[in-house]
Amino acid sequence: MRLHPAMKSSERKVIPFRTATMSTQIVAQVREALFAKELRPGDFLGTEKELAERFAVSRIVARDALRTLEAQGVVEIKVGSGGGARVAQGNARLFAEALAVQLDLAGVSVGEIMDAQRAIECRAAELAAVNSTAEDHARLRELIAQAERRINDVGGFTRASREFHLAVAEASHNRVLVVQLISLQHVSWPAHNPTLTPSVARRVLDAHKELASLIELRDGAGARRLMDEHVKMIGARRVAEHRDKRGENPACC
Amino acid sequence: MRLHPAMKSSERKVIPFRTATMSTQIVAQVREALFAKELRPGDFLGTEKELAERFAVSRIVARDALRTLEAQGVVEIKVGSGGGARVAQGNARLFAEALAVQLDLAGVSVGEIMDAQRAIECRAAELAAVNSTAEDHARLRELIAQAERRINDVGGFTRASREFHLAVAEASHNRVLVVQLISLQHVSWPAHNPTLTPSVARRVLDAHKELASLIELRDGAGARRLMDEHVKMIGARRVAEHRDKRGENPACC
DNA sequence: ATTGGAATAAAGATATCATCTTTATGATCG
DNA sequence: CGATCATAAAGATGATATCTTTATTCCAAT
Repeated sequence: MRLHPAMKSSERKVIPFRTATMSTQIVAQVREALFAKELRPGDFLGTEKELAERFAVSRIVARDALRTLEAQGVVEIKVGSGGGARVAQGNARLFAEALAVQLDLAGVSVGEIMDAQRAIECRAAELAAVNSTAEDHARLRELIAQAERRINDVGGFTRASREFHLAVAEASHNRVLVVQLISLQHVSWPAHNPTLTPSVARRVLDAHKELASLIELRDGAGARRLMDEHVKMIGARRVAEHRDKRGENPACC
Repeated sequence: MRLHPAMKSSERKVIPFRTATMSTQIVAQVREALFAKELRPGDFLGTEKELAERFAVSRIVARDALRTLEAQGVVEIKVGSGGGARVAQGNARLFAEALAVQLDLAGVSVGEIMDAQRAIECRAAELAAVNSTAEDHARLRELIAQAERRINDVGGFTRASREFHLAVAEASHNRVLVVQLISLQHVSWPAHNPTLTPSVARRVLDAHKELASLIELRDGAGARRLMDEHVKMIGARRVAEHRDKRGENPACC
């Protein structure tokens, strides 16, 4: 297997003094090679043993570095013949989980999350009206139909709605917005939806239908306005739910 | 013999990440405990040895789990007597780096990043006009003064400007917007700023001053509008710079 | 085309030494 | 007597070496 030039030991920069652990240094070198475009998705980094030899460290150190790089979504590791570490394709799910943890640790409120989500989804709707393709429109319509079929199935309807919102973001063809929305949904979107009555579901569905129409008509300002109202409404319900939950259980918070 | 559909590899549920290893199970358990509020920032998780015993695994496995949790910013690890792993406070920097890597791997364009940044900063400006305190106003003014003093020092002016934008987000008192802006700045904000002439710097400074005034006057709509124009202008310059850079070096991309 | 086995590589375990930090002890000095 | 600084001990990660187990891929034989 051909090794990427950036990983050749002859080109490695040796840091003479010990500023950090050895695994940290390896992680930093790989990340820098990434940003410098010396490494690209799919490139082969080596096996644990090879990396250990190349950096003149034990296998455990190489392993530590790989665990960190893996957690950061930089590399993917396969076992078995022909396995080893390769530079990963971008992976939004890992990142979404990282944000979810960070927001949880920081103890942000539901209101803060919904506010940010509003900003992102409004911009996504606006851009979707400009950038969406016929396939995007078909996907939106399909998800609306799916939600309509599941209008009496709370869980199914919720999932379809969530996917609709994500599909709008994807229709914007802005991957940053998509990634950010995924991570916020990961935190904000409830698994159960206690206040979702059929009449509320109908209102949500109507909003989605109108939104899809505005996007198809290339009405960016209109799509933005409608999405703003829609997310504001969702956020108000979400905040109210949270208040109720806290009211039920005064020991909490 | 015909294979049962569920056994066909193409239809088998493919989990892109290794969920089977013991270290990933430990990671999952810790994260769940976090979300369930069984663990809070500052809580002591244990030493490598203790964790190994508690989960009935070797120290290597516990170590793997800790490397992953550390990379995700979930825990902080200290060496020495009284050391070990503790649940971290939120660490936006780690997270910002994770996003930077993801966006780099996904190969998102400068335009996409600036578009998302615009959405976030506009909302931040709007909220800052509503939620900011006197201390926030003082901080904004201080950063403006700092930038003014460094108007002929490209690096210093750039840093002060970047901090001003961050301070606006902080004045919104929405931590989600702050975290998202930090991560985008990490990707989008150039270390060198080749096209920053004194006249451009002056224009930037004027915009910042006016923005601070609008925030102090609690004019949310005005702050939003101004920020929108301002970030659009910055984005246009950023995109142009990127185009130039690619033009200089046709081998790239 | 299927199957079976060899090769490969990560996953995991155990033992050991090195290094870093905190803490407690103790000696010295005012 | 009391305060301060030096030092040693303890506890924890950092790092190395060597081993067994398990999962995956590759390839050859049928």
